[in-house]
Amino acid sequence: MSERIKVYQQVISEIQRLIKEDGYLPGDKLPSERQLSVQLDAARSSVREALRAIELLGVIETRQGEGTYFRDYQTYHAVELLASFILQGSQIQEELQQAKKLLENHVLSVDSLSDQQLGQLMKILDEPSLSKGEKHHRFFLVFFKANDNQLLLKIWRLMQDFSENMEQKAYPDQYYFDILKKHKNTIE
Amino acid sequence: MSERIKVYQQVISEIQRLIKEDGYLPGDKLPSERQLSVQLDAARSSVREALRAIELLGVIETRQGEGTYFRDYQTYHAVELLASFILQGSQIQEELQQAKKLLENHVLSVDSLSDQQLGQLMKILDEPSLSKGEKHHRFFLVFFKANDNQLLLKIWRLMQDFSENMEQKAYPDQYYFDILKKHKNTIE
DNA sequence: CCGTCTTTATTGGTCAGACCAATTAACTAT
DNA sequence: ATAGTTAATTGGTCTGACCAATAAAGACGG
Repeated sequence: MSERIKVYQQVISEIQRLIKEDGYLPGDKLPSERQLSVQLDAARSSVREALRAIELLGVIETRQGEGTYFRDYQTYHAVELLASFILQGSQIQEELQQAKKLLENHVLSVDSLSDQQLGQLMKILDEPSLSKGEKHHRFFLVFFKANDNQLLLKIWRLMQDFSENMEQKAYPDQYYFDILKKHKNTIE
Repeated sequence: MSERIKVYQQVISEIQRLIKEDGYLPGDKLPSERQLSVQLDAARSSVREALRAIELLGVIETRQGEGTYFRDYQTYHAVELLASFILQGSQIQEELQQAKKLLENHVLSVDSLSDQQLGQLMKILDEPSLSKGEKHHRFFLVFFKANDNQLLLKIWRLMQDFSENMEQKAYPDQYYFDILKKHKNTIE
């Protein structure tokens, strides 16, 4: 009846706790698999199941002969994978777009941009080699950095990765130019 | 130099292909671990590493004695996981509060609440046994459900959980009553 | 003393097999 | 035909072994 808790799940929790309480930072090395198996009183195979799972998530990185390292965000592999399983056009996609837009609209309302940041924006829009998706990404990346909230940035990036793997309706170019114009006015 | 491809990653690809090409539908049963290990020419432990990884993503579901089943993905299991790692990496309380408030303000702008939902809100505010934190949670839960975006709800809940472990400045009672009054007016 | 080469130890990657636990399928007796 | 029992299937976990890649330690020649 009750949910059986598998060892590898527990190990994941332990590692999570370990990262949290011992204050692991991106780049730090985790204990070896053998050491973890002793430390957590689980077979190495179970530890590995846990590590492989969160490696797929992109939380850690493991290199043979070296060890396992806590990893900072970059593109999560899992996202691409998941996107292939998720049915396109489902409600998930709509919810995702809504959530993503919510964050984007939020950072757009940043007080003011520096001249340098405005320059970045213009440069991005002028770059013909960039795909629509990449333009969108880089464009808003400037705003997210201006907004200076790492958490929102990370969440947005996650959503961005997801939505890149699904078909999304692109904005017309005018959309970006309007934003840019608005912020130019704010400065003068 | 070149990226070593681990067996468990290959197995994941194989399973992915299997699901795609053989037209597996949610609920269908996958081959057993032992069968897969023969079929894909990999040790059972490697197959398990792959299965555990995509199980964590929420793509499949495994029950002891029964088997492994392809699952209808709709629970945002992976998002939850990823978010939990992101959140715990971001130690900055202020960012968390800002992000949480962003979501809350968003759902507050829902078009209209039903009479029943308004009733729920009033009941929550009138309940003296609830702590400040619980009141806040339940109060906004009504709005999140009215807004009908499972993803936002999930993210908010995660933030809620994380911020509960930190001291958060509580809102005065008037805050909630003002919201309630506003939505009452909208109805009439 | 320094840098280089060799050897050793550590660490992940993979495999094989064993045994337990839960479920399912098959069988048997009533 | 049904209920109860037994056997087979399937996942869960553990142990130990061996390979591969890297890192650490030691030996050697300059």
